[in-house]
Amino acid sequence: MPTEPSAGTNSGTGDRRARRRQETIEEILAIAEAVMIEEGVNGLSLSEVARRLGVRPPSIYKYLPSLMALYDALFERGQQAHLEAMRSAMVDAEPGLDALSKGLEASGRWALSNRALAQLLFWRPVPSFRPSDEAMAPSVEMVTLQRRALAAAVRKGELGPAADSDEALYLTSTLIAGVLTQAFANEPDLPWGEGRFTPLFPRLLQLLTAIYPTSAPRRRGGAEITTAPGRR
Amino acid sequence: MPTEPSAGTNSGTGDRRARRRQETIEEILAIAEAVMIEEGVNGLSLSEVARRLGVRPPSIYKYLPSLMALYDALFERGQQAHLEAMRSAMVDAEPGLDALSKGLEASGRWALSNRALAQLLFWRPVPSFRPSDEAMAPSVEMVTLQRRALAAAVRKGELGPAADSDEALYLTSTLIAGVLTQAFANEPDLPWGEGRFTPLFPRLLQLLTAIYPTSAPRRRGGAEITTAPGRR
DNA sequence: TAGGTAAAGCTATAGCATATAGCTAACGCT
DNA sequence: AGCGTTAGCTATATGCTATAGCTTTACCTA
Repeated sequence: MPTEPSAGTNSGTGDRRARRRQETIEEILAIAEAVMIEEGVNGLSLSEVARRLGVRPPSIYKYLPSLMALYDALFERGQQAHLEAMRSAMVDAEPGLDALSKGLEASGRWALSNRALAQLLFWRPVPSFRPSDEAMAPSVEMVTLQRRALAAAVRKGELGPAADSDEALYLTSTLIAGVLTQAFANEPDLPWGEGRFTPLFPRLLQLLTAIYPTSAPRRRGGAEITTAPGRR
Repeated sequence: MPTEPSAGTNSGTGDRRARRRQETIEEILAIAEAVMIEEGVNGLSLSEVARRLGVRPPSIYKYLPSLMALYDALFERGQQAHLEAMRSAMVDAEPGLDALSKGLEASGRWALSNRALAQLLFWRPVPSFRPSDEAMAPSVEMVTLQRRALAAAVRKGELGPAADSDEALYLTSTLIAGVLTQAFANEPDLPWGEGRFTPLFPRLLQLLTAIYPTSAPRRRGGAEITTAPGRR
C-alpha cells in the first residue's frame, strides 16, 4: 500500500512533515479554486495548478491521487463553508420563520459570492465526478437546521402544522434553487439582491404562509394548495 | 475562405452532394446526443463521435469546425425541440392560466426526457462554450408565448393585472427552474410527476393566484406580495 | 459518356491533458 | 550523525483537439 503516506512510522506527535504537507494541500486547494473561478469549473486542470504552484505536473500526485480527488476535496470544503454560512446566519436569528429566511438568504449569498464552489456543489458540472459520502456529510446537518426552523415556526404559530414536514423542506429548497439557478444562468455577475431574480426570494418565502396557513380561514379563489388540482 | 463548401460552384438546383452532407451532419448530431446521454454532457468528444460514425477523428472537421461548434449545433437543436414541445402544449390548451400551466409542464417533461440537451440548454455545463446568438433565438419566442398566456389570464380575470408583466414571467420561470434543478440534482432518473419535486410544480403554479389576486380581498397574515413594480 | 473538380476520407504531426514509473536529493526525526 | 521518508524531477504511455497536406471518390457539366 504505497499510497497514504500518513500514520505510518512516527509513533505519536512529531509531525512537522505532516504539517508542511497539509499546508501544501491547502495551497493546492486555494489555487484550484482560483483556477475554477477564472476558467470555469471544468477548466480546472492539474497542469495549471502545478504551473501556478511552481512544480511539474506529476508532483501534484504526491498530494492528491487524481483530478477527481481534487474535485472531491473542493466539494467537501465547499459543503463545509456553505453549511457554516447558513448556520451562522441562523443562530443570529429568531428561531422559526426568521431563522429559515435568514438561513436561506445566507445560502444564496454564499452561492453568489463563491460561484465556482457553488456550481460544483449544486449543479454537478463534472459528470464523471460523484462526491464521496464523506464530502456529502454536511448536507445532512443542513437538512436538520432547516427542519428545526420549520418546526419552530409551527410551534410559534407562524406556519400551519403541515409545515413541519419533509414536504415543506423540499418546497423551500425548490424555491431557493429556482432563484439561484436563474441568477446564475442569466445574471451571473450580479450580487445577491440585485437583478431580476434574487429580489424575488423574500417574496417567494412569504408564500409559505399562504401554503401553510396558520389556522386556515377558507377564502374563495385563493391559493388553496391541497384540494382541487384544477383551474376553475 | 476555404471553409463553407456550400453555395459555390453550382448555379442553381443540383445539390445532391449538399443533401448527403446534411444527412451526415444530422447523423453526427444524433451520435453526439447519444454520447452525451451515456457519458455526460462533458463526456462528449469528437474522437468518440468519429469512432461511432466509423471514420477517423480529423474527418469530423470536414463537417464541423470545432467541438464548440458541435455543442452550438446541439444547443440550437435543443432550443428548437424545447420550444416546439412547449408551443404544441400551449396551442392545445385554453388561453390563459391553463395554457401557461400546460406549457410549463411540457417544458419540464421535455427537459426530463431529454436530459443531455436540457442540461446543455439550462445549466451550461461547458463553461468554455457560449451559445451563438442564432442558437439563442428560439428563446425569444418562448418568452413571447408565456407573456401572451399571462396577458390572456389577466384578460380573463384569472389573475390580477400585475401578472401581465415581465416580473410575473421571471417568477414563473423561477418556479419551474427550481423544480427542474432539484429533480435533476436529486432524482435524475425519475420521469415527470414522480418523486419529491416535480409533483410540487402544479401546486406552486396555483400560487400565482395568491401572488396576483384577481380583485384582492385583503386578508390578514396573507402572502401579500406588496405593490409589485410590474408595469401593465 | 468523359472529364474535371470539389468533397470526403486518410496519415502525420503538434500541443496539451491525466496518469504512472522510477530516480535523486533533501529534509527531519531518532 | 545517520537513515528512511518525502518531495521533487524526467521519461513515458495514452487520449484528446486541431491543422496540414495528400489521395481517392463521386457527381455535376459539357
